[in-house]
Amino acid sequence: MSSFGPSSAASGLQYQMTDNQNLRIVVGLSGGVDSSVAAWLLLRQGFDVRGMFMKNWEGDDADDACTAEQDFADAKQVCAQIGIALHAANFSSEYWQRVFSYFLEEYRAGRTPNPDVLCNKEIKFKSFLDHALQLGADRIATGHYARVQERDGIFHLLKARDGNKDQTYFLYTLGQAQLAKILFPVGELTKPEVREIAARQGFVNQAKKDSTGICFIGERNFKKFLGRYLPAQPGEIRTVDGALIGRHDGLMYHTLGQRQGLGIGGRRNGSGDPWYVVDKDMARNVLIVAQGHDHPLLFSSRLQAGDLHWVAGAAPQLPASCTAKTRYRQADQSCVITAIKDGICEVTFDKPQWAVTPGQSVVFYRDEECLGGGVIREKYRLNE
RNA sequence: UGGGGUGUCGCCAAGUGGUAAGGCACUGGAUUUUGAUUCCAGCAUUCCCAGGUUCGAAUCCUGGCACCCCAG
Repeated sequence: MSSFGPSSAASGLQYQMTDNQNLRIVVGLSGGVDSSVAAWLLLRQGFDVRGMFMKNWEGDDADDACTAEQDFADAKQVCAQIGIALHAANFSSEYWQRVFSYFLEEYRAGRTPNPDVLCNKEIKFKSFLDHALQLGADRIATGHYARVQERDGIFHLLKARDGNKDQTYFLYTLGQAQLAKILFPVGELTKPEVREIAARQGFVNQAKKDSTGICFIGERNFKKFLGRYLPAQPGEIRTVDGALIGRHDGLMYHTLGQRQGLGIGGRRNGSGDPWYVVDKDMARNVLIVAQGHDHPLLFSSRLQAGDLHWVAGAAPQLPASCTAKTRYRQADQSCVITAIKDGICEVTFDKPQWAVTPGQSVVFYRDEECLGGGVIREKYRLNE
């Protein structure tokens, strides 16, 4: 980590600095440590750095407005400290139109969307990118844990150095045009290193907890939050065998593989294992559950995905052996992309996957490289 | 109102004289830029009620009450 300390200013850096000072980088600052350190790193490399704070959600409760203000204050303080200008932008209407409305429609349709994948595609790396370029930026940067590498004229999206924080899962929709304009300064560092830099620099947010929850919206009581935007339709909870076992407040409040919130207690002659959602019968508004984390109906070895995106710009040659994640932070799973037709691909896994969920993204990798991905539309039961 | 059975945390359920297991659910926390999963912690001074026996009872006795099953 000494390589990031002030003492490491070697001759090579001097050269680089004169080279970089003509490049204007606009850094998306969230008020958190990652983006703050990203800005600092770029500054140290001699770039012409500007900060940009985005507000993309018009708070719908008091706590919310409060954390947004705190984040803005933190971003301002860091900027003042390292000596860069901070601009602000508001993409709330774009966020609502291109991310949130989709989010609601998916839930209404019984699927489980990943708003942050879309947020990156539509807001951070479209609205924000375009806006920054208009302001004269040559590149934008964010605090994402990911790496971009140019080889033979092609930009490759690589996993972060810190495998524990890698966020390429959320970035698979980026293409060549975007990657050519993006810098991920913290992608080469581990989270502890980032915190150490922040601490050494005395940033206010050095110990700030990592943010979670939907991007720009934050951590919420999910049921309450969703219920505010979509009408709930109470119905029955039935076992795979059809036995009525409880009631739900709305199918949209549950996702495949979910355990919490079912309210199913012990049953006479039951195994005592917890119950999990294995299916949603949208037509009858019935939630189907099965007992035991490893119930066979929770596994799939095949799925179908649409809305495909390939980072390189073109699909790989089929059949493509690679690995994939069916959800964020899952270990890479060996699979084969067997077919692509009409923008829909078929994926077969070597080993059955747990709770593959329509609406979530399947993201493909080859070693450290993120190839692209798509949105799961169909999952098949074992032997199906 | 004949016979049999059962009443222990919201649910399932151990415990048959020695001072209330466990699981599920639920709540809180950790993990986490979606939703989940996972992990950790908490969760009956009390065993349907009232008496009694005993140094000591959820466990024994008596009397109630409730529910279930069979027979009516």
